[in-house]
Amino acid sequence: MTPANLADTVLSAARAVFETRGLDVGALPATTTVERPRNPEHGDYASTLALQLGKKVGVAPRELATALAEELGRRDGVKSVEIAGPGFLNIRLDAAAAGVLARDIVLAGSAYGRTERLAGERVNLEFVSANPTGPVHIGGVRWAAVGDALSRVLRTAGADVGTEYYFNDAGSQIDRFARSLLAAAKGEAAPEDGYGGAYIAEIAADVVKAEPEVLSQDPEAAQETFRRVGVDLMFAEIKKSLTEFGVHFDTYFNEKDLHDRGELQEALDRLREQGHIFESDGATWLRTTDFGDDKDRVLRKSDGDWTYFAADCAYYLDKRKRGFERVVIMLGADHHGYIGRMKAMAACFGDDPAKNLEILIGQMVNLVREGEPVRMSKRAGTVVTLEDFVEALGVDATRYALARYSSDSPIDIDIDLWTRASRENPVYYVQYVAARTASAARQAEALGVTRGEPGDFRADLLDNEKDNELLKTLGEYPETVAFAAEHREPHHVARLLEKIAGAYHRFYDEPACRITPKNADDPVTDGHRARLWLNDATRTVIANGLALLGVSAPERM
RNA sequence: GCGCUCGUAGCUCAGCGGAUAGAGCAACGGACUUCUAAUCCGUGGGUCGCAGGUUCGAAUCCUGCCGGGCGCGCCA
Repeated sequence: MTPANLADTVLSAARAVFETRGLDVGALPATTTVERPRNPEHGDYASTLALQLGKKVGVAPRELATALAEELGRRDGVKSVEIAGPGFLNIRLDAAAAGVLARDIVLAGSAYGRTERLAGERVNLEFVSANPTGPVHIGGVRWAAVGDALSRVLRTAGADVGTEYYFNDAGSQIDRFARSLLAAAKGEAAPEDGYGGAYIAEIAADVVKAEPEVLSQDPEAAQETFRRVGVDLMFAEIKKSLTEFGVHFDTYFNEKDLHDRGELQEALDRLREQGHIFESDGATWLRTTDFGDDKDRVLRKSDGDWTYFAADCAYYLDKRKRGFERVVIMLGADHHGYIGRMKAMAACFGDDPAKNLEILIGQMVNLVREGEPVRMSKRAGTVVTLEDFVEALGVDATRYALARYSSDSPIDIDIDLWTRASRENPVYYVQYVAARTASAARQAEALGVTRGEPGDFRADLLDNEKDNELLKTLGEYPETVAFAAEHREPHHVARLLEKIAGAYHRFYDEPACRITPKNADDPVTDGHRARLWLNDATRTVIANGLALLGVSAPERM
């Protein structure tokens, strides 16, 4: 019995109680959940349904709880129901009912954890979105890890997700990049407002290699060559490092396309139809203050040029036209000032800014060595890059370290901690469970312990406290993934994996919970076989969870 | 000044409407002829920044204040 099954059972028991007592069945919620009490004395699961409904239907919560407890206690798999406090229902399950979860998980395999919670939702997830003027740096790295994990979490919860990387290879930043390349190729110092760092010289040299005649072109043509070829090389490098990091995007969207297709004008027209456009000082403005922004925003400057914000509007409209009703944009903390205007812009289009546009803000990340933030990159000069991260920690530890914290928290990633092979390092702690379950399974195979047919599985033998704790923790997985998806917070998945890891290690250390006989000549029992199911179920959940985070689940360590 | 965000154990952080607030680290003490000790067990440690409010119930939601970070261009 999964927590979701139990919750359904609680709800159906409540319906039965309501019917026999003539209470308003309409007051019942469509779904309910059970939670795991902190205090083990409070049973395996607790329901607060009586508490929530008592007032609604005019029955004392305690009285309602009593009737509910009696009805629920008659259901299959429910061992006991106690009433506590103002009307909590503390539920205990039969060992057999709890234990079948191990088999269910193994049989579900990689599908365990999937739900329909977000079924039918089309979500566009935009993250990283760095312009091709340099390597992906520290803020982008956080979003690469968190955004990619979130996309997988959303899909697992049933959403239809498109991931997207937005870039611009035409603006003034790119001109600075091109001038910097040209200067580097000529052996001159970087321009005043240009880009520094060794990578500029590397890219410049690569451009010269690809276009040997470039330096004999006139300066304007040369700069254009450096721009065109340099952007290609830089972007290829960004994609390569993201690919090595395990991150790929469904769509790489170039701002230029918005201009070429006239989408900025289209967005302006649309906003004008909605009545939020005005002209002032020769410029064209969007009256975002109608929807809570601090000030109105210019879309088209008095010199006729479009603003960056105008492109943002067009891009948003483009995503909406592609059928995404949830546009999610992940930005660094330094961009949080955009939230107001972006939300207002969505409202100006006639959308619901609370539903159609979500802006997630990621706080700062520091890579720390010996207590001091690492500030400089070998290649990029002033910033720490994705390569620096991977070089220092490896892909698994980098992804896990970044995905295990709430994006709201500024974090310091300590190189020494995250490369340590011990309990202190969460990624090793979790990965060790993957290795340990695999090792235990190999050992079982060598000693002739097999799970046997699903029908022969003896769930009732998983009656040790450690079995029960591990089962309950594994049972939390689908709800945790769904919760993480709804809240756009993949770190909950990592935290649950750590909890599962703890429960597994304690199970493993319990002499009563052995998967194989202690001595080679001892007989193999149904208990060993039942625990092999539980061992394999754990491996399944750990592997599924790590896959959501883009981290490997090694068979051996 | 306005806005966003954070404030939970000595440190790094979970918990975000449920019961006596948790984990790791750090301190101290235990368990290896191992189904991998890369593990486990135990002990101590807290006015959940402060003050009100909503609620049967608040670390969690609302308001105000205090403190830290960040942002407030016809830049991109």
